[in-house]
Amino acid sequence: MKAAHQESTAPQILPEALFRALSDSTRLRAVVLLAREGELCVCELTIALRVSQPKMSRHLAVLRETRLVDVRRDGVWSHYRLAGGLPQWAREALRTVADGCYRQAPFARDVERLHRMPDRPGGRCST
Amino acid sequence: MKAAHQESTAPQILPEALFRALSDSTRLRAVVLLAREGELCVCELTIALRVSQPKMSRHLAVLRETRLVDVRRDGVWSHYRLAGGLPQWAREALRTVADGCYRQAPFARDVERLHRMPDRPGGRCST
DNA sequence: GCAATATATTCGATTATCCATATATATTCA
DNA sequence: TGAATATATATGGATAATCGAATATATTGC
Repeated sequence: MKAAHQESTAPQILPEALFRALSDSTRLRAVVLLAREGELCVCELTIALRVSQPKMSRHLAVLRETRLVDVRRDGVWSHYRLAGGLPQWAREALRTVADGCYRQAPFARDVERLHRMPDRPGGRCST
Repeated sequence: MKAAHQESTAPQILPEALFRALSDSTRLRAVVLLAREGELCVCELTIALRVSQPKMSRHLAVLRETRLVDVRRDGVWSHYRLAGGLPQWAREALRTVADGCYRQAPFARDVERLHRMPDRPGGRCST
């Protein structure tokens, strides 16, 4: 009997799709930041990465389509996190890269900007 | 004092360059095959991946430029292997992906074709 | 010295990707 | 109900990447 989220039968990400999705700087930074910070909304990612909102949204769409991230919608708010159903090799590869690179540019600055952000929705949604 | 191969000061691969290099199917398959098989020459990779020689050569050039692979030249023969000086996060990420995916298409078939190849130069160069 | 072999490179055409800008959609609040 | 807010989508243009075919280069063997 399958779990409600159907991890076992959902189309699994292929390695080529994973590498293709992360070949873009904006998407890679978003994924590394999510790996470090857990869950973030679009405006947090937009501020942290210093990109325009439509651009951020477009790249998140690619990450959704590639099944690298999951979305939790809360009214007008969309909260993103790394996908729960990733195969182990994908999860571990992302973890390895994120842990190995998050202290370096551009990732370190992304985290700085996130943590300096006033009025982070994250603070609100954990209420 | 630096080691002769200058691992500590050679320009290190960046995550974006790694993902970009492996976003192409041919290059990804080549790297996974090298991760499994150690060292291969151009014609072994060409046969295993069923791509034309100029195409294989062009993609290997990209992998060399990205410093993902090293070349050992022996007369007219060029033997490729995964780069020795990769940062740990890159080495581990590649290992994780290769170990996690080598049994699946298209990687499994690439290994089969390699192992079925008659007159493998590899047999000769280990002499 | 030339043919054979292995490999690398070039080039024009094609395909893919990214972008800024504009706009659409959904939700919430006064 | 309309304004404000958060987010998603469309589009044409620009840029980047890939490809097959052709060709170049280097080495080896006869």
